[in-house]
Amino acid sequence: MTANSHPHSEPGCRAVSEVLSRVGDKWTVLIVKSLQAADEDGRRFNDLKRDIGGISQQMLTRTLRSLERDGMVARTVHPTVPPQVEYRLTDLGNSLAVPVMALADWTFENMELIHANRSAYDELANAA
Amino acid sequence: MTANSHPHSEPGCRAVSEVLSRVGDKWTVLIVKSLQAADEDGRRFNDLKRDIGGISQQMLTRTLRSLERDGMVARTVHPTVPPQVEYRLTDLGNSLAVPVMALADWTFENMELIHANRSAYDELANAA
DNA sequence: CGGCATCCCGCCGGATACTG
DNA sequence: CAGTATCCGGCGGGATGCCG
Repeated sequence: MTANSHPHSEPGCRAVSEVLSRVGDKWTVLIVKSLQAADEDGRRFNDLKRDIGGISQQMLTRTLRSLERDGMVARTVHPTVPPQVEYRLTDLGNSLAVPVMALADWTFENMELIHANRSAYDELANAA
Repeated sequence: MTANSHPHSEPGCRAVSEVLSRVGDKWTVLIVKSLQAADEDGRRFNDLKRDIGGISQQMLTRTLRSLERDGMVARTVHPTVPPQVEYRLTDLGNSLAVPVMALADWTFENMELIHANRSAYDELANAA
């Protein structure tokens, strides 16, 4: 940790917030999870698209590019006809998956409670 | 866990993604961290605003409302003149803070690497 | 097959002004 | 002090079409 100050400093928290935005992006978790399941083999573009379901080509491309830029995902092009492109998680991507999945587990465990809280809150709002 | 299927199922992952969007929101982490520092005492609206810095009243209000709706934050109004409103994390909010801070630590540890990756990526893009 | 370019709409989020 | 209301620019993200 050679960066300035500690993880809970003001600027540090900003940076955390920024990366969390990437992780918290609508599609990132789904993509990371799909790539994690594929493991070493990697996964091709349209396989990824099918596996995730409901994502547009554009958003899949955009999100993969962002992840690639951050070094989370490796992109390998096989110059065949038709072209083949494989995506797989890098070591960095795999290490990210650990805390992300921990958060995912927390979410899953508390999901019902959260939804119940929302319902209760909305009901009170409607009563007024 | 009485919800359908396991944490890594398709619909489960969707739900996770949804809640991660709340957590990954631009301001949520900063707010949660500030409230966590205040602990039992809670924190008042403008104190929160000052402590975070750079957030507009509107977004502070909006984000606090969302967190309150999800049951992460408790809002207490003291009917004095001028009015006082205290915000503090609920048990749910505090339990969320655990995996979130783990993710924050990961981010902090890998921040330099990520930025280096971005620079390298952008440089290659410019070369073309 | 695996993209990139374009159009378009909705909401995120900032700035400002007003209220109890 | 702690909001709500309004305006508005920007971008997230879907649909479609074209290309190597």
